[in-house]
Amino acid sequence: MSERTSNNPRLSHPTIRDVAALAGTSLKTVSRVVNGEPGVSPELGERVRVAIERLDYRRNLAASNLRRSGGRTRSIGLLLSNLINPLDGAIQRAIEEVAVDRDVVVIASSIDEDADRERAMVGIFTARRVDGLIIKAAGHDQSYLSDQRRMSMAMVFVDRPPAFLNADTVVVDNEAATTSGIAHLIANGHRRIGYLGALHTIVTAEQRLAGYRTALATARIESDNSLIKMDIQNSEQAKSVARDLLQSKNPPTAVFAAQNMITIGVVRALRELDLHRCIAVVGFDDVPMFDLLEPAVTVLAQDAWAIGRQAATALFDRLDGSMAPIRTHVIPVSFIQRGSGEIRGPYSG
Amino acid sequence: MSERTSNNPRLSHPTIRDVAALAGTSLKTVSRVVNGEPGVSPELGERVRVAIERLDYRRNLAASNLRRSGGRTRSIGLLLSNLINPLDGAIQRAIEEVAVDRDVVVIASSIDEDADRERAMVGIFTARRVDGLIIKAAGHDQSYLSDQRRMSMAMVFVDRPPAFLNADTVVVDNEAATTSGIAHLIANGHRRIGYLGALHTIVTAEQRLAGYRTALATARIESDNSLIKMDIQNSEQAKSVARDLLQSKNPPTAVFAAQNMITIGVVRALRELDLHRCIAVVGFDDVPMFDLLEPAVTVLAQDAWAIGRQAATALFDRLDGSMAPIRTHVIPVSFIQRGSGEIRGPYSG
DNA sequence: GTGGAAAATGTCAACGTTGTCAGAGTAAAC
DNA sequence: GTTTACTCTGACAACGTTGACATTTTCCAC
Repeated sequence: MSERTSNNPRLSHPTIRDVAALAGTSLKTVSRVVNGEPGVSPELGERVRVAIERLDYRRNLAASNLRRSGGRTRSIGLLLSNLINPLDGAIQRAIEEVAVDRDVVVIASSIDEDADRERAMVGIFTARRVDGLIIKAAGHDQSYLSDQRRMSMAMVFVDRPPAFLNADTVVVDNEAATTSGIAHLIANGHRRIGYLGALHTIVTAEQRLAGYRTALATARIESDNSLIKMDIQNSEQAKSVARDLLQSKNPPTAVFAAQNMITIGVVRALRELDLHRCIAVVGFDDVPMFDLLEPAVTVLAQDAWAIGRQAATALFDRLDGSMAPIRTHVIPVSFIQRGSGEIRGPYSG
Repeated sequence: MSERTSNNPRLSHPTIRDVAALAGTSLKTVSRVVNGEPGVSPELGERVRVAIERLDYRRNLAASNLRRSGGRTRSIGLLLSNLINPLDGAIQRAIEEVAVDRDVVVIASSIDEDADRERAMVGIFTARRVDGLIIKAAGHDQSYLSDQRRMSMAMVFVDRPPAFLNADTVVVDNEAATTSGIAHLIANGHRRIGYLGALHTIVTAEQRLAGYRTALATARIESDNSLIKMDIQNSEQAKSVARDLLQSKNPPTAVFAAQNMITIGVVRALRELDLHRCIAVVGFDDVPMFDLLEPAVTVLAQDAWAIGRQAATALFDRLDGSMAPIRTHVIPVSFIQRGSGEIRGPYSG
């Protein structure tokens, strides 16, 4: 019975062989028709097309790619942190958009900030012979990828540059952007500025912290480590850390939230303490409704769409054989002042 | 040269053949080691493992699946509307989570509400022989899928039931949920309740509208078609439609927004008209920050995580051979009262 | 009608893997 | 020493497709 089912083109997928039999011709001719190759007479071509239609034949891409020269699978792997974050969602969507135009599918997986999962997924994608990889890396060492690259797998890093590996990267200037955000708070009369950051092992978290320090140094404000809270993983944690900070003996008059989920937590804490109109807030990353809050949240907005498009474009350029030097694309960050960042501090003129 | 590169295991992926040569054994033995099959002596097994390590060999899953009985690819296709919508993002994330545990990859694509793209992507996924499909259908006729199903492709529909095809489905009770939301507004003294809905061709949009009508009928309120605005595609459009409605001669005292993007648009319009404390709002679908608005937005919240998990679980059950009758899973909707829906209307006691 | 080129069609091997089955080696039982 | 019953190992075909090349057919010029 197993024999029967698997040979019955009505129950399993019909093959080129079934089509050939029905059209009364050979495998190769069907293959030619399927691939639009020339050299098939109109009438035979038509007969084959009818057979394809009748059997609802679809060529098996896996088999096709196996044989085809180059061995491309027309698929790319995408590793982001977490699709629930709208930033990642938008990046994926942008990438899909570029990929679909090229008839390439996207195999995606969220890896949170888990380096082991990053490696595991890269292994899985490699086994599937994806043509390329777009990675928001979680680990601190991507040298393990040099093998895959040698084996002609293209790769582009987003959000964070790879470590111990030289590869195309799409990032924003986290340090400069943060510096400008902090400088803005300082200009509005703040000296004690709290900093709530993500996992310190993430490069961007460090870069943003560096930007914070740079801005303080430039303004000759001594940095107070009690105002700096790192390793925040989600908005709940951000909220409780913010609460503690705001209720401490010597609280800040402004807070910089280094990531969108952290910003949400900070806003929640401020609300609960009824400080949202007193304490200034600038956040990194925009979220669709920050403009509706009271006060609306001032942010440094990354252009997720542009990041995704750029990453996909860079990857496909490599797949098209570009030998241009490895490059880091920097996508501009826009500073959107909406109110929360413009709350005046004690040192304002 | 092309010859050279493609044969050089250092430049293209090494094959089982390269491993066998290096370990001084046969293809089949390597295959056995790779698949953990018994019947290989410890020492030879070790030799093979060393060779695998040295060459960084990864078996080619496409080739493996081609030969393996059953022909499963351990991949599923996922078609959602738009990943930028956090609801879809969460559904995908939940599905990925179930899939990764089973060593199955997810090939995803957003199709917006485009029926042609739905079909095109199904075709593409079919060519790749995905084992199953999870679809938030855009079109109004899924009968074209009966062929794939006959060919043993599992499928589960989310958010909306398929038309002209009987298949497992995961939905919420849109009509009942909406009825309860509208009833809540009526209980708070509203009679003129505006309804802003999505594309009327989407089944859920119709169901929610039906729920609205049911609630009005139950309360013996005559429905006024000038209060019903359908076919809203995004939050900008929702905003302008809401503006027009609220500024019309005989405006509503409460608004029901039938989808999260619409709710955002409605809230924006209310803000601009400074009516947000006067006009009640209930929205369908939650968004992470609705609780922070003033007033916080009362919503009917779908549990995207549960929807995704249920869909994936149902799909894998089928792939595991379940012959249980086709079933529609209904995921509960929670009604979250936060303030905007509790604004009193003119007929409140 | 023949030669010869061009067009149409087909045969076969190969892509990288695994299922089938047969062969070689080894140890225990007679 | 032979048989029996293993355990290991490998040769070969097959999965569905396409590239290389061979063969057949067609058509036109002579």
